[in-house]
Amino acid sequence: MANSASGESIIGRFVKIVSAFDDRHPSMSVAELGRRTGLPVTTTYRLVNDLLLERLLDREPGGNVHIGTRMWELVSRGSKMVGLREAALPFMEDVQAVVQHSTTLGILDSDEVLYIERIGSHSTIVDITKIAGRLPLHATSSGLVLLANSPSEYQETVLARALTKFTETTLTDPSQLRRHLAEIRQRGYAVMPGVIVKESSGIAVPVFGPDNTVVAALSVVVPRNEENVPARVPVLLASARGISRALGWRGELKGALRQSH
Amino acid sequence: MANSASGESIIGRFVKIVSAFDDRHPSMSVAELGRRTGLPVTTTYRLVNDLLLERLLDREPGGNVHIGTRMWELVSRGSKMVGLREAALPFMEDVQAVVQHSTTLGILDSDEVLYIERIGSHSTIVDITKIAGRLPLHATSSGLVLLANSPSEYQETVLARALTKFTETTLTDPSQLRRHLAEIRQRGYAVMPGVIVKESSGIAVPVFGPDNTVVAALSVVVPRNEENVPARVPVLLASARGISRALGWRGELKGALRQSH
DNA sequence: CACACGATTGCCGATGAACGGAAAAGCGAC
DNA sequence: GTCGCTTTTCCGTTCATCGGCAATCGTGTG
Repeated sequence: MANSASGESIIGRFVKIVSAFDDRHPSMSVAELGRRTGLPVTTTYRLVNDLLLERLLDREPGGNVHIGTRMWELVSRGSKMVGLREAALPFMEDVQAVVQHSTTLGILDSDEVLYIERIGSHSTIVDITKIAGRLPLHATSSGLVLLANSPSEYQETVLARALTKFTETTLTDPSQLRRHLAEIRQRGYAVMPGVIVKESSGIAVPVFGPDNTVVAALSVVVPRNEENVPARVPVLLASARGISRALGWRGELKGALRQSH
Repeated sequence: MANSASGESIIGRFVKIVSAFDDRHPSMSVAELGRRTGLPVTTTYRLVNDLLLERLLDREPGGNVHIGTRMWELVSRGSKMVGLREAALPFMEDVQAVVQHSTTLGILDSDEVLYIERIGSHSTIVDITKIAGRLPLHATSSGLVLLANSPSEYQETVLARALTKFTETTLTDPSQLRRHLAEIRQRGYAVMPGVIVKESSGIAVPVFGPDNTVVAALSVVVPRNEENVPARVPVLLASARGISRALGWRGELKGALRQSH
């Protein structure tokens, strides 16, 4: 804890400040930042000043501040996300070119799907995924693929929670989901019709890392009324293999049970 | 300044820690982190612990730490870079498809070009640009475009510095550069043969923001021996207009002097 | 022009989180 | 076992952090 009466460390406040910015609030006055974070006025100004000095925040002509270029740079330079994204992008473009709908790459983080990259969709389809956005595991094709390839104990902790039902096709019953996860694991892909938005279907496949573990899920969102949805699967599988290989994966070694059936 | 004997604020140390990670050192032990940052051992461990608690750093099985997923998420969600990147990506893909060499998007930051995005180049060309990487203004086509569209006082401060000569074609003479900048501003694009790497030429054009200022430079790197380099320019110009429009630019309003000649 | 309202900066005493040395506990490797 | 390394625990000192209060700046309003 920090010197603060409220008992927070500076790091905690730093997180609060950075969290105050999102795509709907990319910049704001320091006063508003204080309001959004709930920090005392003076404290906010002092801290913002420090951050400006280090260029973790940038001040724009109007006086508003936003996440600093330096901050983006440092994080991007050091983060492993960028490597993953760069490896995946060319293959995602291939998928995009063939499927013509939005293509996403997501990872499992804090019991949710975190979308690392997303391309496409000048299309009319409803797609609520955003880069650096999150969605629940049980209600997305990506999430189910990631969950299906997790340790079963972890699966149980997730299934034990209250699972929100977005549409009628959203599975929320643990035993149903358990069966479905097994199926996904066997088949090697997930197809979910309208589990979060009625009008669209998600298809997702796993992406493997060097140690043959699943590190991400590659997925597309297509209109639900399309009949031959499963026809999309091979493209995804092929591209996912490409990404996996770019990440250092060397084909299924021991312990790869998938093609067994 | 902080409680430290060395007289640094926590924010400063935070920056040191994050800066210690890059593409060559994406993860390391806490001890090595302490060594790289020059911070006292105990301090490093304490601070790293705080950062782990907030998930700004992640600990991996081996014990090594790396930039946390949460950190990437927060910064990406709030940063304006992502919006710029997303607006530009589809057009960059178009360029990429036509030109077949690596395409980059760079902005002006701290007297250097900071590359926001880069695609392409399974090709053989030497291209040293990296995402979140930096190169000097005077030695890149992107940099010269950005500089040419900056206030002349700023140009002078940059020209006043020692300009490193990477190859024989790198311009380092202030007066020569000044002439060249004027030309770039007039023509609306920059073509630089082998200014930083002998074998390749860079071509760059400006990208405009809503207020008709230059916010970024779109560029490609092609083999130098290619004869019809200027033939690449129109594609770039067209794509740059596309990006500009996606950013809210509404065509050249008052004060647009470029087509005058 | 005076006024109100909000954002921003300056001041300052009290407090406790941050600091970092030292030493001990793990952990391999030879 | 013993060396070399990383990591953790302990603890007294201290100064940066904290945040209330008030002054100042900036902008729009009656």
